[in-house]
Amino acid sequence: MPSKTGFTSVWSREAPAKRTREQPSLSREQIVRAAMELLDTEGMDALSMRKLGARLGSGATSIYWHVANKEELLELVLDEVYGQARIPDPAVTGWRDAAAAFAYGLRSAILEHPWSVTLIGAMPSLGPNALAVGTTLMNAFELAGFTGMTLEYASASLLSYTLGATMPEVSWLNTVGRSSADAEEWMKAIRPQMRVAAADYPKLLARYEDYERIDFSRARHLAFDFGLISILDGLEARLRQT
Amino acid sequence: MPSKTGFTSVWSREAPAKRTREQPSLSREQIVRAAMELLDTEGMDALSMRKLGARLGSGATSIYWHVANKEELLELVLDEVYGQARIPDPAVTGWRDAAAAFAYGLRSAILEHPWSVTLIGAMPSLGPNALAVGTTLMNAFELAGFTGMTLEYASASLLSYTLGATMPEVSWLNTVGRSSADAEEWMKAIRPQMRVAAADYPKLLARYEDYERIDFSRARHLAFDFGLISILDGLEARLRQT
DNA sequence: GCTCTTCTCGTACAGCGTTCGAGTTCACTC
DNA sequence: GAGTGAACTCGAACGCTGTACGAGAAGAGC
Repeated sequence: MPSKTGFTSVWSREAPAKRTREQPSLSREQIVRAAMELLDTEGMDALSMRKLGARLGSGATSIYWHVANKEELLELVLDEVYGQARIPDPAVTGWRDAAAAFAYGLRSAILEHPWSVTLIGAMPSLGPNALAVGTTLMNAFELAGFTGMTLEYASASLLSYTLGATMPEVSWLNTVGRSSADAEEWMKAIRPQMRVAAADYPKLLARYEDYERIDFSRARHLAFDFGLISILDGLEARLRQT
Repeated sequence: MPSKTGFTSVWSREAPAKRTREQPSLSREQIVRAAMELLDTEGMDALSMRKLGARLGSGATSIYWHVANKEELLELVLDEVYGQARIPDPAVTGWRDAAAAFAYGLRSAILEHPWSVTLIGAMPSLGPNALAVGTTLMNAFELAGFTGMTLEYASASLLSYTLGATMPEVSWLNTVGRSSADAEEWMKAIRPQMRVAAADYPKLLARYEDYERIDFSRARHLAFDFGLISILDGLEARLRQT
């Protein structure tokens, strides 16, 4: 049953009527869990309603009783990812540590479920878990001393950086991982493309040679840290200004 | 012809053989341009090879001579979006203004082509335009005084923030825009969901009431600015440390 | 026993990306 | 100027997709 507005989302519909049967053979939680398992093991492309039905030992179209759409199902699984990002109590760790822990937590939740990045770009995150993450983050920033709209903006900034840093990273890992090649082979394949770009930026080629000697996962971690510290420093500076 | 590694991307294949015919009825640029028009006017879901073929006045499968895949086609159109993000010469404006202009430019390029956010999450950005954007940004940061790996990290941080701030914004606009409802109606629809979240964060409800009185596009702009200034401040602070 | 609600699911449909192979059109060689 | 081969176009067909629909089962309340 769609809401009055033209827009539809799981989160804008009232909760489904409570069921009378004790244990129907299918439930929304069960479906969401199975979908996540499928996504984690086989990736986004492998998630079809028929496959999901098969995994649940039921007909594909039975799912549609518990979930309106495939898109609704995807909204639900995405919110589960946000559910994995936990924040420590800022009252005990201080706001800065809490904020950093939040960033790491969200980042690793997304890295654990690489398919989630395609969803983040495709739909707004309005589920209870996403909202909870947002509000607890705002709690932390409130404790830091942010007020009014800047409280909003500050937490949005940290969230933005975390997403923006993690998403391209994951989509890179997704693409490399989908192929049989490892990162090293992959760099070799992209070399001709690099030469073209190097025309405008001569140092790029030398820089690129360095890349081939780098421990990638370590570099990715350092890069994330660098940006995180920078943005927290910047926010702290803004705090002192007021 | 795929490269030696298992991974495939337009950018990892050598350029297609030069054509002998003067003007074949189809060309890669033509296809990409038509695809972008279709995407801009009708959105991601409307882009099918058949529709694209029809728009080009040719058979759907003819496209496959010029492009290996639908995914390759999408890599090409995504890179065109990066092509719209221009950076002023940092030597005349100073690095900070150049960096800010870059952020605004990329942000508005993405906003002009809202379908691009689904692609950013789905594939790495390795096209010539994306690379050019990255290298010119690095040029600016080099001028600022960043060196070695921190040059890398600093520009990645700004890029991350810009993407992370813009993408959720666009996916929200996409969803609202797809429905007949405007933002206001939409807020009303989401209210029940808000009440649930408000249990953990009582102030949320009052805050939410404020939202309904806000000029959204102005708020989005202010939020982006706030984060941008914060991260630039943070980067500047790191610069002074070394 | 009847009816109403809740839930399952086989069938069917329109649309998708892509493969294949036959067909056309041109630049080129002998 | 006939012949060859590369460069392209494209209709038909395949296997897959999400989902509408309607028939049916199973239990609850009267």
